Amino acid sequence: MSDPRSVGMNATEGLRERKRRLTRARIAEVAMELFLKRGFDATTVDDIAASADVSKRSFFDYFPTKEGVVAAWQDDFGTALAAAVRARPRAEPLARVLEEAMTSAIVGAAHPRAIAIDQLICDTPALSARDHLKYAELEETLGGALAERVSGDAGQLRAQLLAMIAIGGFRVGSAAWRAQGRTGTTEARTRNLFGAVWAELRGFGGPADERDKRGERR
Amino acid sequence: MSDPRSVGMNATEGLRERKRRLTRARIAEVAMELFLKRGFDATTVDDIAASADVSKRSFFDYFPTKEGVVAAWQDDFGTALAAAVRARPRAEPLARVLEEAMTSAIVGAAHPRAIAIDQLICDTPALSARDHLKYAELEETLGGALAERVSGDAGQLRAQLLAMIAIGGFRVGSAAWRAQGRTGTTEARTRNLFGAVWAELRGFGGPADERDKRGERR
DNA sequence: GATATTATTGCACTAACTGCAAAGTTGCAA
DNA sequence: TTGCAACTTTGCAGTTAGTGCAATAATATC
Repeated sequence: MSDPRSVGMNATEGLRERKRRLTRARIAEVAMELFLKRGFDATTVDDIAASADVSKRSFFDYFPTKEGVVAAWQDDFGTALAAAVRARPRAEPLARVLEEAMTSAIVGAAHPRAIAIDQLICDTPALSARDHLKYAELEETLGGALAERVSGDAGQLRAQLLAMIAIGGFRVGSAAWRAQGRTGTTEARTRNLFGAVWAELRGFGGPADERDKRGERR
Repeated sequence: MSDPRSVGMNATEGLRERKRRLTRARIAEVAMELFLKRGFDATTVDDIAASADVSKRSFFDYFPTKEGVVAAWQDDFGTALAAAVRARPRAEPLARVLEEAMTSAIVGAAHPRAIAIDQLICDTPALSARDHLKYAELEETLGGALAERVSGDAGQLRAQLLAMIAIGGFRVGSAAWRAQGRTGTTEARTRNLFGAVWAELRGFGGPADERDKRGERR
């Protein structure tokens, strides 16, 4: 489902909607082909429009920007993640909820072109910038889902911090994985990462205790 | 120092360098005035160039993009932060290094227009996007400085995770402060909120013990 | 004061993106 | 079927950010 080419159809869908969906999918498909073949910057919107048999003006009716086409390939991850959070038992500790939801969402989101797209984004400054926005949106979505499980101002802050840590951890972990040549399974890598993150957070408690014992400030 | 208008001068600086610095400062100054008065999008590079008495072409000799002018007002924060990290004793625990370095860098970076600029960034999608890039760069800078203090692959990951947590905490804390109407002076509020964020982060270390006791995993 | 270096500018160009109005499609009801 | 309303697609003209280049002006150096 995290694929703009998915041309889902239901009974109540008229010709109009179907055509629109197909056109959008076609544009996304040919755009990605061109991006991967020639590079993002070397591909103009005119090229894409011509290849997809629509006018340049129509391209902008389907996607807000050229970067938007790439973003569309990652679009459903956020909603999948939020859904995974909402599917966890109500009483579960937040940290556990996070780890399980992230793992299942990440595993579920894997699709064949993911690595090529990831590489494209890394190779293209404009897309890297866009990608950071995407992470921020993801963080907000996740924070919202976590916030439903807590109450009060402190709870809200907690939810947002946890979302920040989870998404940031995912990002840092992805970078490390990339740097290592993208080895290992997605799931193992995710579990591993969370282990490191939780350990690190526990480290924040450590020094504070030591300071207390030594009579230092705070 | 975190101000493109700062026209620092030294003995070995010729007329050329001085003029260049002044021109850059002038552009940054009038650009910010226009942005704050009319908004970022409603201000064209032509407007800025005309107001600063340079050609549009020269504008792009001083700043890479229109957003770049705004970024210049935050430019020194990263280097100040890295310097603050390097100034801490070698043996100090990383979490402590972070807390001290972040606090001193944030307090040191406060300048009069900071709030207006922050507001401008929030109000302008293009600048928000740029801002996220800025955070990512900051994270990298900080991660690099922390990495000098550790060794091995695990250490590198630790450094990056800590940088992510610190910068992310700063970002989330800033957002919370903003949401509360930015009450109090920048300095007092910064110390205060940062305290809250660190406390919350330390709190995430606590539940690990509870889980152990209750026989939950990890 | 001659010459090398660097700064500034104008000009022409590309490419993303927008608004608008005209022309083509589809949906629906009589 | 026909006719009308709603929506889609398109072309066109325009704005703006950003770049490359070559001419010109200002500064540094000897």
